[in-house]
Amino acid sequence: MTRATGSPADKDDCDLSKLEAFSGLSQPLVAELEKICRPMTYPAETTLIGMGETPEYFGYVRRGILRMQRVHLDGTGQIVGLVAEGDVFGPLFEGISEVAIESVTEVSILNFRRGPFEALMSRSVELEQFMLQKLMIDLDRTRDWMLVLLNRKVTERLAGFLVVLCIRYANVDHLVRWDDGRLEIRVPISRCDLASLLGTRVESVSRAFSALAKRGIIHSKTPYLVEVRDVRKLLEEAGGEITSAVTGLRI
Amino acid sequence: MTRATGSPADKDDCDLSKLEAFSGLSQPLVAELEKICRPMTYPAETTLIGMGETPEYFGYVRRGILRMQRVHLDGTGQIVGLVAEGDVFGPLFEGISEVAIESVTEVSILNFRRGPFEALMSRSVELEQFMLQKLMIDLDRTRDWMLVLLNRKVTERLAGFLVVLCIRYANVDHLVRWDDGRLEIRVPISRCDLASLLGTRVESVSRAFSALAKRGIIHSKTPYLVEVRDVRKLLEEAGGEITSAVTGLRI
DNA sequence: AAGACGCATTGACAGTTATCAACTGACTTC
DNA sequence: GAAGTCAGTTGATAACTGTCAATGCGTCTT
Repeated sequence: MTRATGSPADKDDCDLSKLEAFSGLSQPLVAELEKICRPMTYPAETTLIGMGETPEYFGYVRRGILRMQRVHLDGTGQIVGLVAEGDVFGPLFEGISEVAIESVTEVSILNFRRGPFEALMSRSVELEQFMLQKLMIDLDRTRDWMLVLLNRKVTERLAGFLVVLCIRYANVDHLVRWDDGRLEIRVPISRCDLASLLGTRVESVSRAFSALAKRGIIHSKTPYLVEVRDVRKLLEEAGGEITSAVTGLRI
Repeated sequence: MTRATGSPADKDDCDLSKLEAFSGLSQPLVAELEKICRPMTYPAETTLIGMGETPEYFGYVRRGILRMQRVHLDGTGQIVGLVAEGDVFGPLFEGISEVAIESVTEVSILNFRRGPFEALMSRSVELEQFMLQKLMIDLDRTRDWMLVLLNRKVTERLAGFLVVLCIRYANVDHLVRWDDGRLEIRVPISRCDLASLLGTRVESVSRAFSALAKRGIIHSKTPYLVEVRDVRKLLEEAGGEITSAVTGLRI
């Protein structure tokens, strides 16, 4: 894990109007936001924001996968969530970050400098309401994820993870793809990270994949590419209680 | 479980200035809030807000304990959090509630009617920022609670619950009390509810209490009154990773 | 006072997961 | 190309949890 050494993305300008997360905002506000945002890229396995830090920006993910992680004193870490395309990350206001934000893959983000962003927020009721809405969605999603974690069996939590992935990133083509009636999911993280996210061990995750495959629910083409063969059974296994149909932030 | 049949609290007026949750707000705003709030009381085991409902108010708890619960189709429920003295509950804006809010004990709340409250929020940047802050704290706390749930052993999750209780309600005397060097915790819910909250079964919760007692960490005076005899070991057992020192909302 | 009831606890056993170990396959390095 | 490395998988056993059953202990009812 290397420290944050991002580089400004080439001429890739900030065209917020095309991004779904910012649709619904008025034209003038979008223009203001575009002024204070900088596109950046980071290599895989990089710490963008350390735990306990007060980052100088607020991020929006254009491409790639990041993980939120609680890092312990002994160096071990506990993953508490993923951040993917279309999600935002970083604390609002000048709060310290309760979690580390680390890139899993190479990532391309939009970087909103904290000072100007907060100044804009205090001027613009629209932006403030926008952030309030985002936070509420985030809270609902975190509660949804809690429901997944409350499942006792690892196969159930894994099924829940796959379902959440489908719901959250249904529109992100390279993560979830409907191919002539078949559903393909790209698992964006390693088995090791997945074990941490699900509160179990690598071996159990592996066995859970095998168990779901044996029951004809999924088929692992590669460890990172899963085909769902029985969506109904997958939903049943997940507990069928993932209801927040909202779209846009974190798992 | 009976349906919401609250009754207006007698002459108990709304003196917000005394309540910690509203300290930090300007005098005029407090005055405005006092105008639109109504004190109410509900008996134990009552549904204040059903799942999927759009409640007509936003609540602040003055006294008593409530639970947030995801109710399934088959009638079973999954508790996702507690709401206690000083906490607020209910969705902002006219959103449907993703969880049911049910009283555990008799409760006394302040009821802010949604219409006037939202009107006030759109007029007052101060109130909007206040709510934003509350939401962020809530989100951090939910992530903290997730960390507790990610513990594999029930004794660890139970220890985490007790620690969270101490941190969150350190100032609520009848829940957490330091008596001449001894720490006493009032467990505010039944073993059955606690099992649901911790994602396990009643019997396992019972065994976890016994196990912690056997190791000299706690001593159950009654099922609802626990004395902590070794705070350090309790913190270790909890994973020692509950860091959000913020105060005021939900577990 | 006796019985009924709800809640908490404990015991016995089956089911699930953690742990340690071995093995496979893809990729790197020399 | 052979050896080494790493992520993923599978196997065997110990540790833990779920389930069913029985018991203790209060409160409420009659």
